[in-house]
Amino acid sequence: MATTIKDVAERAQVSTATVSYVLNGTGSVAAATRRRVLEAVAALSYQPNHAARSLRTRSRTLGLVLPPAPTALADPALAELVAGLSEGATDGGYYLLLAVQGARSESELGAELAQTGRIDGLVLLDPRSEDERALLLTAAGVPCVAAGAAGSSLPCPSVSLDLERGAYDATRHLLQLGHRRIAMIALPSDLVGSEPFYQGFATALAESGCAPDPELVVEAGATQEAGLEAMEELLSRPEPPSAVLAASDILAFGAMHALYDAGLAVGSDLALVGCGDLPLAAHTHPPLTTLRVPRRSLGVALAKRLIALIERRDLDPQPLLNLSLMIRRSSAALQS
Amino acid sequence: MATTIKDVAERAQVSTATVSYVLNGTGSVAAATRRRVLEAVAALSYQPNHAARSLRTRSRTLGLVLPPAPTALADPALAELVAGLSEGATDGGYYLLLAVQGARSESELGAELAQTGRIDGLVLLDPRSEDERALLLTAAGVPCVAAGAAGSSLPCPSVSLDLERGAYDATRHLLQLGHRRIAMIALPSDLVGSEPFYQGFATALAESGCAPDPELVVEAGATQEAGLEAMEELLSRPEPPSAVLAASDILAFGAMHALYDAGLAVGSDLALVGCGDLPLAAHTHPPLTTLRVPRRSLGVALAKRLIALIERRDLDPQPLLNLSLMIRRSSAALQS
DNA sequence: TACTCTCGCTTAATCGATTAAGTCAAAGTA
DNA sequence: TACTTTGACTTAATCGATTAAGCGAGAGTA
Repeated sequence: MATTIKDVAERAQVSTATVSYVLNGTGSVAAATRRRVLEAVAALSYQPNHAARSLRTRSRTLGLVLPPAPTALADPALAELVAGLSEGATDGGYYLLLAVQGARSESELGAELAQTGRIDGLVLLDPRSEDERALLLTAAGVPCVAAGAAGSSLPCPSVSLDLERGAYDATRHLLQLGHRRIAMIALPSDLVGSEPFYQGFATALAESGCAPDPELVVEAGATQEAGLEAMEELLSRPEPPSAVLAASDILAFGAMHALYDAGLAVGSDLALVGCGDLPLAAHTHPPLTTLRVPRRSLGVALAKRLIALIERRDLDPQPLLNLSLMIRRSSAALQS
Repeated sequence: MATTIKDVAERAQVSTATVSYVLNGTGSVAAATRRRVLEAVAALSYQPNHAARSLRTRSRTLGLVLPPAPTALADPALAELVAGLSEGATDGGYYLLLAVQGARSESELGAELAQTGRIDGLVLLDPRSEDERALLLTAAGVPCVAAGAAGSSLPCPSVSLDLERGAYDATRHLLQLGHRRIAMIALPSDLVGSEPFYQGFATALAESGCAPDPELVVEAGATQEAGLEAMEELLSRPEPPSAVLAASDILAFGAMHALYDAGLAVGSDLALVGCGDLPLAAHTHPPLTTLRVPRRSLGVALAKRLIALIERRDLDPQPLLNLSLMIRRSSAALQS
């Protein structure tokens, strides 16, 4: 029923080997023969069987393990990254297999997928420093890549966001607006992005002569709720900040709620900057100034890097993607 | 490197055939032998190679083609459906391959995936009556299923939502609140759900003695913008409605904007009911009364049905899933 | 002329599973 | 006793590709 390489070979009057050579661009084939083969392929609209091919070579499939929560995929940030991954995979002749995590851990699931030859490599989300999954999988010989951050310690190759530079830019922006007491709401410190982000923040402050006040740096969780609590904590300080840099938009949204509850106007009473540029960020009241993350490009780059790793091609130097500051109304000049 | 069935066979002192019989529960194997084999499997933590297995049998993979827009996955409705699909697939021993549509059409991509043996079947989103994709794929021998609606004409098996009953319930709800001039904003009429939805609406009206006024039924697109325009059109009628049933939450959100623009209060001035119960529906102002769609269950059911189709198992009668009316503040009693 | 390359192709082994067909001993039947 | 049946295996073909090894013919070299 399905046409095989044999059918093509017969029609083109050659052996299956020759067909394979033509299709893969390997071996040496005379121009006339090549043409005959390609004609036969077209005439029969032949497509190589995936299983047979991957039995001998690779499965040409990248894996992504998603968190089990049904809402996980609904996260627009993740959706955009997945779109990018898919684009990058397709460009490289690969497909993307989504495995939603069930009972087993991500590393187990990933290792199984790799060992059964379903996937050739895995993309890791939300990497942590000394990431356990990356360690386990790399040890098991499973190629994997993660979205990293420049200057972070990740046990596997990565595509990095220049979070340090981003945080630096955002902080400079606040400084230029006249703010001096600038606080930061940080993500959990074991996420790879946390340290560089703080570094950028601290560097910008140091350059302008104000050392970061430890009182004004709060480590929060990753949820909106956590952002709210962190903001409340900052407001309860003897000398509260006039500006706040949040390490994620979600945290910033939470902070906005806290400010609203406290009767403070975001923008005029307190400047707020987030990170991520989620679609919602442009539609809050007031719209949130934030660092745009090139999520689609990140996905594409991750896919390409993983493919290079799988095919043992020379890896180009670790790419570094820039964030760009989207200035909106949540950050205004210091009212004195 | 990877352990194969041969390694297991050697360790258990049997042939590879016996190992295969044990693992697949086929053939007849003595209890003692079976135990030896299972011990060997466990000791070597053997996992059958996917490619080899699917070369002889099936690929145990379901396909889903996603629209190319990066935002598509971010749709919470889709995300929840995908979560359900994945759950259903996993339960049946299958995986889910997500293909993001690029240059080629969905049917082409799906047919290619099926012909190359990457997937065994395909799930179709947003089916239309006489769906072209379903026709093409079914003709090509590719099993597929779609989310259907009771009483609709789909050229492939489906799992149905009882939209007729849902629309009936929603309309009854509005009638009980005292409304008589009830309008409907419909989705494009070629979507399979459109006809049954209208039927339910019309039946409820007919039962209470008021025939549906053609002036008050507007076919819109699927976007929020379309909902807005449809609502404006309804408001411009000589005798505008006192209540509106929108065939989707998105349309209802658009309608809310139109009402806001017209200075009308949703709930008190005009009752509005949506369909879908998107996460946002509970957080609009006022919260939207809407029909909840069991999206996760729908996904699970779709996956199970597709697997049954693939494995040529007896298909249970076409399942029918119920919607439930979530009554919120957007639908209030008629002010006279 | 005789020898070695290279080119262009074919033959056949191989990947790791599934499964039809065959074997052989023990049990059942006439 | 002789013959069939059944149970518990093994042997080997098979799925559809890739690819190492081989082979003949013509070109190049000594």
